[in-house]
Amino acid sequence: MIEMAVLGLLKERAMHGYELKKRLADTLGPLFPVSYGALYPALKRLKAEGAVEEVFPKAEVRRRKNVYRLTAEGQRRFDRLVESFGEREGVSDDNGFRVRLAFFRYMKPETRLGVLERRRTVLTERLAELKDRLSSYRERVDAYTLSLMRHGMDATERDIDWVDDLIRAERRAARKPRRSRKGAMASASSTGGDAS
Amino acid sequence: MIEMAVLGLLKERAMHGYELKKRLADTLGPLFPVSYGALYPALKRLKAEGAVEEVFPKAEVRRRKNVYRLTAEGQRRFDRLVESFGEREGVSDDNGFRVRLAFFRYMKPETRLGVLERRRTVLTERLAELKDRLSSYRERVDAYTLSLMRHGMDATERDIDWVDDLIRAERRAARKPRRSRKGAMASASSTGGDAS
DNA sequence: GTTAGCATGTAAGGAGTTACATGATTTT
DNA sequence: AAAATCATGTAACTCCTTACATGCTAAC
Repeated sequence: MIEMAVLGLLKERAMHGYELKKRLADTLGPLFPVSYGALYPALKRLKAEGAVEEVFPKAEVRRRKNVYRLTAEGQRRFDRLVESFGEREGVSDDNGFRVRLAFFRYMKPETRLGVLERRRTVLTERLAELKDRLSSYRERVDAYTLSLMRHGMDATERDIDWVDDLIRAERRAARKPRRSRKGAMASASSTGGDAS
Repeated sequence: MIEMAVLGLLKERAMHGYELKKRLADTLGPLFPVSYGALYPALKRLKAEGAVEEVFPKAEVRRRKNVYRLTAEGQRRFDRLVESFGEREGVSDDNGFRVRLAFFRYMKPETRLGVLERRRTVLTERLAELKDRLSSYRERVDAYTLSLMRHGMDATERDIDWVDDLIRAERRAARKPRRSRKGAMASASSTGGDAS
């Protein structure tokens, strides 16, 4: 998860660890917080595996800053990670979806649609399960659990509506490609997106 | 987390591992899934630490079922875990709150209110941060990130409303104690709740 | 008789957190 | 000169997941 986030951020431009953490906090915010104890080892790993490489700013004083840039291998790795968004349930997928959405602009339109549809499937199944349980346990559970179930259902329904909106927007964009007004929906070829 | 859930379930009655997992899936559902690889070691640990003890059903054939019962130490431990619901942010607290809510009926009214109010504080801070970020990054982020932020805000606002409802209900119940109609809001002394 | 569900566990490993340790630079 | 913030890292630990391993019992 943290690897995908790091690679995604480095698609925009080369950065050093400290900067990555701040940008991560800015984009993902209170959802998916990242600590240095996770970030630096991840960078080290990615470098050892050739997904990122260090870049030394020309003649800059460089006060002990390790700036990393995405390699071609890193680009591929990002794509692989993004695609690995499965159908299996779990709260972990909630974060996975959010992180992917934050980097949607670097994905191919088909990839985006795929992610959205798999997300929709997961949410629909979750809703069905919650509904089932609500109707079979209604009499047996206390008011608190009931409220928890109801709220969970409501929240899931709203999530589905939201995803549906995103899917509709994606389909509209696919029909009339619209030449990137303000860059908002600018589509970037997944491996070649160099938006520096 | 899993420890609190196990102890909470055992407050109702003695159970064995397999049963605990099913009941857990029934109550918490797709939120907070539990695997055997987490459950059995947890039971072992709790037993070693004296929070639960094995109970051997009288003369029953007992086809290799390890039934556990909560001890007095386990009761105390549950209370301690419940109270340890802090103000610090993080997605992890989301699960923590849900699990606690599922066992609200075993808590003292003051404990319930405390948990609800700390939850409210966390959510309010999260909302404020999301709002801040939305207003300062509105121009710089793409449509996807914007949508993510907006939906996050919406969801958080609804969560706050929900918690407010729970707080109001709690306050109402505190004013007129209402003699547990149907047992829905039955208040149990936190250490002595033996609802078997 | 064989598939499905009941029942318990372990080993290896993944993905983080917390706390510690260090030092440079900028702001007040 | 002190405080804040920039900047990097490690070690130990927590908590859980996945995959494996085993065997019993009920239903079809």
